[in-house]
Amino acid sequence: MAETARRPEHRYGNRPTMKDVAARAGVGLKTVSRVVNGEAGVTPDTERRVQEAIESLGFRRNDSARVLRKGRTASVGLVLEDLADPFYGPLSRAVEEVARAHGALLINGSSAEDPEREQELALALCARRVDGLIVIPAGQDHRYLEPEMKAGVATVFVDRPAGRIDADAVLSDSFGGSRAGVAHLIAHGHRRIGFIGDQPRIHTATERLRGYRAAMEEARLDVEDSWVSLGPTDPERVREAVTAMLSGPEPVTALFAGNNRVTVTAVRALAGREHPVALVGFDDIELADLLGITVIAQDAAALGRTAAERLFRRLDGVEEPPAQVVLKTTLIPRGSGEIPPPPSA
Amino acid sequence: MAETARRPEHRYGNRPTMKDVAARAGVGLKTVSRVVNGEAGVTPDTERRVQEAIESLGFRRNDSARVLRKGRTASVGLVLEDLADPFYGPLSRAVEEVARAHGALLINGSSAEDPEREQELALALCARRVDGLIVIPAGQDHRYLEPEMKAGVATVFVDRPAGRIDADAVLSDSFGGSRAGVAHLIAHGHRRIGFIGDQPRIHTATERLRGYRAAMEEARLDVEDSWVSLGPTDPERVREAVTAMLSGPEPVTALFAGNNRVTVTAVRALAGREHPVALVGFDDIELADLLGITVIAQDAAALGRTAAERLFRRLDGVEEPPAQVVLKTTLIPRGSGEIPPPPSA
DNA sequence: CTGAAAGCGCTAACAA
DNA sequence: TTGTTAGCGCTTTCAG
Repeated sequence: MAETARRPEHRYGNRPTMKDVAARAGVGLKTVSRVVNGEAGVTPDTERRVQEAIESLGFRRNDSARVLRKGRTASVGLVLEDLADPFYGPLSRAVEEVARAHGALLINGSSAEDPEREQELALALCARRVDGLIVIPAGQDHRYLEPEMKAGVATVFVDRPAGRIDADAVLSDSFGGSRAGVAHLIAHGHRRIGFIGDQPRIHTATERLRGYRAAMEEARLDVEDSWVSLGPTDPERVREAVTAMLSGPEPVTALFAGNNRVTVTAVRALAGREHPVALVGFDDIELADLLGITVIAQDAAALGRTAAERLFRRLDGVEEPPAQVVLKTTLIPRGSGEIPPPPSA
Repeated sequence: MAETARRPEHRYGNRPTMKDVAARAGVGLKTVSRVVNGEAGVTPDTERRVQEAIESLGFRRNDSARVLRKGRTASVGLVLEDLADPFYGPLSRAVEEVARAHGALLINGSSAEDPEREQELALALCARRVDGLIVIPAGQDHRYLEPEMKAGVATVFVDRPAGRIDADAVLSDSFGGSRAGVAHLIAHGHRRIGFIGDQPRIHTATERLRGYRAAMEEARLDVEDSWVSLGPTDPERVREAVTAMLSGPEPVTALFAGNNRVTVTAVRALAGREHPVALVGFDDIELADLLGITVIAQDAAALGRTAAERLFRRLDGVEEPPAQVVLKTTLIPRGSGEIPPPPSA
């Protein structure tokens, strides 16, 4: 039986190794390594022989082995909430671009807003020895990452801060953005404004609610309990919240939507109504311009880029205390936020 | 100097290994391995001692080493065009879910519609020894993957077929979908219909154009050269194409948009016009329902899921000849496609 | 039930 | 310029 055929089945579908190439080219193992990695110190003639052997054998360097030896994987992990959410696509892409510029690959996974799954994913990535980790937290306690960070896994949190540990974070100004949005509605004459947001355990949800309350308070407006609804962002729940706030003797005249999922459903829910209801949403949405939806825009790509750049700066050995970077948001008036309250109100 | 401190710097930020755990627990290396992997044959007492050592040292198994030994990486690669495109988000997420169900992680990268970058990425993933590869081709020649596939990297193409090699592919019915869309416009009275699509080297672009031509021919309608425009899908180019087709003595009365990027720009370009122009777009878009945009919907998530399932079936050792799976598309009438031509036409 | 030894494919260090 | 040796941290094999 031939040498090659005797190899154990588990060997990556029996791919040739540097040893095989060396044998074929009649050179030493290290010479093959030199050629493969473009190191100096190989005669053109030797190099050619090695190259031929590589071609004919279909050799490709096994990076698993390389990684084991070098101690760096040239890959970063990204744990986000849902790759299918239009907010995370551009963010993810931006991280990828930065990673690529640094010669690293991106491994990413969705937590589906489940803290356990977030942890499972993040730790799996650590076990793979990613050089760095970018996390959009689903959970509120990240002490589980402390040993990993101490052991050298650079970690940056995005969109939401880490819970119970001190770590880098890149955030949008949820509080300020939402305060500005609500102030905008107030400036257009509204007094009864509803807030529909994500689950209260999500940092951005409570921050945006805080912004809402701040704007109301600054205008000396009381907030009734029935005007605030936090919870999952599935269409049913949001639709019910909208309906509830618009019913009764004293309905709200305007709505502030806490994120893109809420905005989309709110727009649909409001579409069929007799009297127009003012709306401002957090996050920009594709085609919102055509629908005239006023939004507080945040730059998802900038969020990802900033976080990734910070990560690679850490990987390059820059030592600074952990810091939070907060990116500004922009109010984009497009019509829905400028609808005045009905005269009767 | 202590043992630990003497370790070379490159060792993953000096993380403890099984050897360290073994020393600490006063057991053999293999016993640690058994505990870590939940293998049978360890006394509860020994197990407890090992667990304690693991905790106190903050040990986490190094999967790089494991992979090297086992020959399987439990990861799959996904090469797509642009993670930021709303079409690829759900596709990517679907692949991820299937991978997760099989205990695998997802490494993904964007080719930015550049064939060289596609190849570079795909081969980098092969070097990492991903168990399988899912590729949304940017290029038209995938012979470069042949050695990898022969060497055992299961590969499935999605959205577009592989070029010049025989391989599995999961596609949407671009031809049929676009033929149905154009036939729909014809049924609503249009005779002069424009087609704006992606670059001609992209398979789906030409297939959709073919569907357009087929529908026109079936209705015995001639197609003027100026009614067809293929090219990059950036807003400027598309906007110019729209303007051109709607100018002159005999403008088109309806447009068929070849993909979601084109549709979005076309809708914007048509928004300001005096006379409404009929429009059908390939791909559904968020909020298209509210804007009344008639589309040929394809199921991006199903595309990803189907491809990933096929991939894992191959990884499980199922041997079948490569096949193409074509998923049906759905015409969703919402108004824009049902606008009749102006009486003058 | 437990552990020692070999080796996965590569790179670093050192010889020749 | 080239080759040899010794690991990287783990799993496999096989012997206690």
